[in-house]
Amino acid sequence: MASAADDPRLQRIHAVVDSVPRGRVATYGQVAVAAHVSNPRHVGAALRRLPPGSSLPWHRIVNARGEISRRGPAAEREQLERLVAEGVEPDARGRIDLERYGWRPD
DNA sequence: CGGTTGACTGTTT
DNA sequence: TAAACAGCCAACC
Repeated sequence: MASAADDPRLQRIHAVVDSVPRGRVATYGQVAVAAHVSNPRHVGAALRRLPPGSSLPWHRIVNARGEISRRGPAAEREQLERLVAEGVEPDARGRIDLERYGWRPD
């Protein structure tokens, strides 16, 4: 049987997201390139379909401007809290300095 | 099968 | 610096 969890594309995205280290953030674009996905929007779509309670560090994925993408106050707040909890310090507007916290693949 | 949607991004105002 | 626009394409209905 073929389930969504077996989709190779989804597996690659999951693997890349899982490789982002604690205390750092990666952009949807970075993940898209690393996972060989054509459209960065698909990375967001993949995370959106994650089951609740997933062990993936989905909160470490932000947009190209270092902001948490719009998807509702509650979810945005949770993501920011998770990041702060692991040492990421957003500026007054809630933006994250990618020069400082951006993930640099080795 | 076709139109709509969207956790995006680079370019242009 | 910020807002508007255009291109993108799989998932969904």
